[in-house]
Amino acid sequence: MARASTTSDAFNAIAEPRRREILSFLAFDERPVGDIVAALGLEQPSVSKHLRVLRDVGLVTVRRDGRNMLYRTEAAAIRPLHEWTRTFERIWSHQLLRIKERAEKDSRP
Amino acid sequence: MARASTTSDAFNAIAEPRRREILSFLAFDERPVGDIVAALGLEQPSVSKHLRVLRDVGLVTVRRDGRNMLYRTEAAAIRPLHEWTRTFERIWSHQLLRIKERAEKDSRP
DNA sequence: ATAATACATACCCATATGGGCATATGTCAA
DNA sequence: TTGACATATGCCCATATGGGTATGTATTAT
Repeated sequence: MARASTTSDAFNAIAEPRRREILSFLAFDERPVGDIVAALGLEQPSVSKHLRVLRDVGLVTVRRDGRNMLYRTEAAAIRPLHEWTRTFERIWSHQLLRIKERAEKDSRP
Repeated sequence: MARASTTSDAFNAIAEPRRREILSFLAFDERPVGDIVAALGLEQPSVSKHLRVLRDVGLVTVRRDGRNMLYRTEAAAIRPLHEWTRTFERIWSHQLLRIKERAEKDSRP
């Protein structure tokens, strides 16, 4: 029952380094699969499978252009991830502040 | 060769819903394992294993207090994740703007 | 219609891993 | 020291999944 809630979601999708590379590669422009294959140095089927995962969670969109399938990162889908990590922002600011304060106190004999 | 680069990193660690729950639970205060077990409704060994993963990537820290092990979320370790998602922020803002513009143009006959 | 190009899927193998159970380890109480 | 309590690990099983190879499908070119 590995990875129980493998409710393939965005968090799971970006856990794969290759998929993060793909998202970055497709962030600014739509590109055909072939370009991604060339960029990642992976076999085409592997790339297609990663794209499938990213598509299923809405992290990329596709449109056909003749024989090519043009993929593009759907940046907005990354927003929830950004929001989740952001909930810890206030906390780490506070923690870093405490560390700083302690350092100053320690340096003051 | 599943999950090839299972170089257990923070991205991989937060892919598990339970681990995200743990991070949220431990965000503000340190807590003993028993509390986490009660909160998540998982078996103690499972919780310990999740904590182990989180510890290995530095997302939580521990300190012993008698028979208890007090865990706490190391919020700063989440920062890299926040930064990564942030790189897409400008892009999604731009994309949302374009969607808005199109909507306005379409409503204008 | 036929061939070639560009992808997507199916299938197989190997591995990573989550959950449960049993057990080892560490710490405090009597 | 013995026993109880709090965790951590070891072990087993089942499953999810990544990569590769072969093959199916769609679209353009001839």
